[in-house]
Amino acid sequence: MQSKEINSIQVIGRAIAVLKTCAALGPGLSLGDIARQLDLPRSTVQRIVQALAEGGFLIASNRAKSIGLGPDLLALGADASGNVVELVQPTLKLLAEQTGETVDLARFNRDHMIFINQMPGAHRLQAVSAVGDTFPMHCTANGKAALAQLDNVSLRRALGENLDQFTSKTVTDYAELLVELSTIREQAFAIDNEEHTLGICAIGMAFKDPARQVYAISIPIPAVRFAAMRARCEPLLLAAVEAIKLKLGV
Amino acid sequence: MQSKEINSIQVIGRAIAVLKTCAALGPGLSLGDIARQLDLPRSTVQRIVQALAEGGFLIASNRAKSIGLGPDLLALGADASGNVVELVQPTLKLLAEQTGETVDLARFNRDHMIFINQMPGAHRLQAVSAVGDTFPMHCTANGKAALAQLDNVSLRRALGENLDQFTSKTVTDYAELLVELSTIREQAFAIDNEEHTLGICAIGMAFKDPARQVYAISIPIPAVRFAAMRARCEPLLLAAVEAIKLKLGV
DNA sequence: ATTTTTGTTTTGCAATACGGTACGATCAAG
DNA sequence: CTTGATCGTACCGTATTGCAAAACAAAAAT
Repeated sequence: MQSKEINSIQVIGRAIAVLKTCAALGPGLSLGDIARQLDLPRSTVQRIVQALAEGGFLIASNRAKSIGLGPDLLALGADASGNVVELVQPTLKLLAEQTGETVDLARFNRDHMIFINQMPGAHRLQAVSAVGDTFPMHCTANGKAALAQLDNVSLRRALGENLDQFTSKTVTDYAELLVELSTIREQAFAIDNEEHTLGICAIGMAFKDPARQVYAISIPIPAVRFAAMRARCEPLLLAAVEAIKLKLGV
Repeated sequence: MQSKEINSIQVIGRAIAVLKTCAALGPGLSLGDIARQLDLPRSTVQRIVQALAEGGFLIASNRAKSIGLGPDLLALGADASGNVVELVQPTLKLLAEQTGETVDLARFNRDHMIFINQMPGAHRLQAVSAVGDTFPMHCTANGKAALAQLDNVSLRRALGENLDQFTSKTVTDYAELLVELSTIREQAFAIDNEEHTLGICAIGMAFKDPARQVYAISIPIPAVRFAAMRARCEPLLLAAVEAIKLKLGV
């Protein structure tokens, strides 16, 4: 996880390691857990945890083994992230107008995509998804675009044990999917060819915010007119994502 | 901002102060800025900043005066927050079914509310709002409920110079609004009595997530049946918010 | 051209963080 | 109930480690 322990200030390097450990192993761990993980004496960890807790970066309930990230730490990140929806909104709207199709915005979350915004297009025939709905990674344009952005550890966790079959066209072979992901990385676009729902195709692109959260935009298109629409949508989608990256400062 | 400088580990206390300062004053500040703000020698701040930068908690571009929060720090908070939409979703749906009305979820952001989710009710006559839309604070149920949760500094910033008039019933007097906020704090509910849109009333409640971000649920109801619905909605809304707080662990 | 900033490095000093050791509480297994 | 492991907390002598003044070049601001 942490590459090199070399840090100009020892305590701070250790404190950061403690925080990252708490984030990685989730809340509810003990001094011993952290000490073991970082290979540090317990008493040392104790002092650091106490100091971090005084600053609000950790919460250490004195009578349990539940150490977790503190509100002050979480509050720092919340300002910067979270307003992605708002920043992306106008671009999304423009894209929906340009293409005439519905445009979806989703965020990657551990092992699935969650829809966080949607701009209905001119032909509003399908309402296959709504805000708050979650979708699988391996058979959606959103999901595959996001997968292509992940490191190997996150990727493995996101895909899980095996790939469920949704339609006859769903890719359920691990190796085959990995090949597809590498082509997605090359050409930036991810395609869903009726892999999640028969009759519905989609084209998707992903991007990261400053907090390294992965988001994806997708344009679902009925299969009957997908071939015609794809060429027209790709450059528009590409331009939209570039505009978003500019706004996010990444 | 920081209450007491007493910290069991000096450097960590100072490091946390540096981070909080960076968050408060926004990105793009210099060593001198931070040193002045915290009343520390510049060289001391320099070492701390460097150490934090090595850990990815700050970004310090060597040839500018732009020090800002680093991606690793932002990433920590992102996991914990952000999934509020997902956690709240089922409760929102239940509430929409119970009341038969549309239910909205919004997040407070500096000086406005942004809609992040919506569950349509049984009578789907109005579509006054969509996900991503933003609304003012002082004349919506959502907004007023959120205002009641803020400290004085944030409150002042959220309300700005003066209160725009949206309808004939909009409260534009600062003092009058403050009185209303204190009653909202007592009875937990915020009411919008056609203050934003004539013909539309609403009832709202707010809550905070672990990162202290403020969210609000509101139920907009046509004015003609508001009197009848209000008594029925209040306990359901109250129960919903209690359930949400439980899920969020606050 | 001058003056105030910017970020960076060095260095001697002692303050400061370190970690072995120890103590009550709590919980699980025997 | 006893045992043993682990929990969080506290003490305290040692020297490691962080501290801040001073000096640095470079870039803005005057």
